[in-house]
Amino acid sequence: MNLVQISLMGKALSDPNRLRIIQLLTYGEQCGCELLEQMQISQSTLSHHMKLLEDSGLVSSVRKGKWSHYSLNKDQWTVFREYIESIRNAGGERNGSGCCL
Amino acid sequence: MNLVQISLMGKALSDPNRLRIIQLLTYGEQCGCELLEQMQISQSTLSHHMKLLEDSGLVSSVRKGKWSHYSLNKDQWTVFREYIESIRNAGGERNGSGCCL
DNA sequence: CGATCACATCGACTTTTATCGATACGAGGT
DNA sequence: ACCTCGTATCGATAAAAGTCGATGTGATCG
Repeated sequence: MNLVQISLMGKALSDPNRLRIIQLLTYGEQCGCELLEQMQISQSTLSHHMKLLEDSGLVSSVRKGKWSHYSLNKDQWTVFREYIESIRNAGGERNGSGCCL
Repeated sequence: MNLVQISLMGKALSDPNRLRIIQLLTYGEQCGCELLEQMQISQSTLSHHMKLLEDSGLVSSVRKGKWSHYSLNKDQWTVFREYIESIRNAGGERNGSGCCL
């Protein structure tokens, strides 16, 4: 798996405002204006966050008329979960490596 | 679950160098000097990254004599996986929300 | 067509991050 | 006691990120 792609997903989750947006999207698809109402940030800031979220692939959008509708991209969340799972399963827990003799 | 804690884990995964370190740790516990040999960064930079990784809880360390031994903290990876899973299971996929009438 | 609405982009500013070399610290070995 | 080695911290710098208001763009509606 491409580390840069993973790092984009990590970046998407590295800001509390974006985590809040993600949480709002768990209630279902929403347009920007709805998200904006529920956040204490300016419209341009929201737009900037949405772009980062889309770059990560974790959120996708469709334009319907003058509204952009955002939703979670389940496939990408699966990719991310599998990465986490692969690391988690790799052991790595304390095993007394004989380093630095 | 605390969003700030999640954001720290996201931040930990938001840099390719840190992802590389994590990958190295999947082979088992390693000390700083071993990690350093395998990375193209200075010792002070490595120390900085290790601090961020520890802050996230995803990596823990023990001091053994003059060496710091780093390893993945499986429990915290489980916490993170559960967060990812909870988002992923929340639906959110395109469902034609009747926004903005 | 002209006004309005939703959204993106621009320019500016501040804060945070990544990085380095130099220095400090602490444990071990001689 | 001194020197060395592994690591942490400091100070500096450059790049990136978060934020805003203002402006641009495209679609919709009078």
